[in-house]
Amino acid sequence: MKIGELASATATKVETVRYYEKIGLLPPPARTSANYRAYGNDHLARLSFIRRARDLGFTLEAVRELLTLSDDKAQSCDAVDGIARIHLTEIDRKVADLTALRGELDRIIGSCRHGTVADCKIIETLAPRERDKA
Amino acid sequence: MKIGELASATATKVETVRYYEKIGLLPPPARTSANYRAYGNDHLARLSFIRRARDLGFTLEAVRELLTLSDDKAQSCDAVDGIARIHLTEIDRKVADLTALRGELDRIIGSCRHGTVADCKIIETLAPRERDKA
DNA sequence: TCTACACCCTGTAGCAACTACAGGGTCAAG
DNA sequence: CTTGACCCTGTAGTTGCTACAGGGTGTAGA
Repeated sequence: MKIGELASATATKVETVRYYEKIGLLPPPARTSANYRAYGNDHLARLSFIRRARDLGFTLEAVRELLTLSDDKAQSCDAVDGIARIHLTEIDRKVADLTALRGELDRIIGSCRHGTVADCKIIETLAPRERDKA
Repeated sequence: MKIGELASATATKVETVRYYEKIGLLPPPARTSANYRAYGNDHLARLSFIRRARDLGFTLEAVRELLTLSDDKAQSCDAVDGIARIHLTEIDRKVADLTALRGELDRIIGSCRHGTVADCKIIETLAPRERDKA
């Protein structure tokens, strides 16, 4: 399989495949006489794994750990579970942060009276009051 | 005001203040004889504005637009409102994405039977099935 | 046989929004 | 007079790619 075929089979860009190789996530494949990368099914499986984990929002470092763990079939699954749970906690934190932000922003937008900038409640909320500076 | 004072007054790092100057968000201040940056209240106000907008999740480019708009007091507030609404939409999209992701991840974690990696449901979900590859 | 075109190669620079040095200079207190 | 906290410039690092630039390769049609 050439890099373009592997890339389209996994909905990945060619540059991204080379990038994964460069950072050691994907092992360097054999080369053809023309120095083209020649991939096998093991590469396809590994790249699919990476893509799915990335789609679930795992960082590349977490993906690297998951790949290492998945290679040791006899090991306990708890380490895998732990990584996933940490990621879940992180997502919960982000959702909470964004939701709070959304509320704040919504409140500010709701205060807009569509006048001029001089009376703009949105700008006023962002700028410190003149009286506080005096 | 020296850069360290301005920074601590706005909960900003000194390097970040210099960065904002470099990208043109904060105008270059006067310098002392020792070449130290000397800030005034206008800089404090502007940096406060930037920080509040950033805290609300606006990108630096959006902040730049908001600052430009806030300088033209006679203009309609609608452009400001528009930028804020675009940002709100973006936040809603992110929350929706993360919430979907969270559900998926939670489902996967829930399937964990705490056995060995060979039987790990989390790894199985990420890896393509062996039978699909044969 | 030529040539166009799609693909492949390496290497580097760019994105957001900072952060962290390295390697200097300045200034006030003790 | 020296210590330490501050200031300066400039560059490189972070995450996860993406986009060239400047080449080589392979194949299909005229």
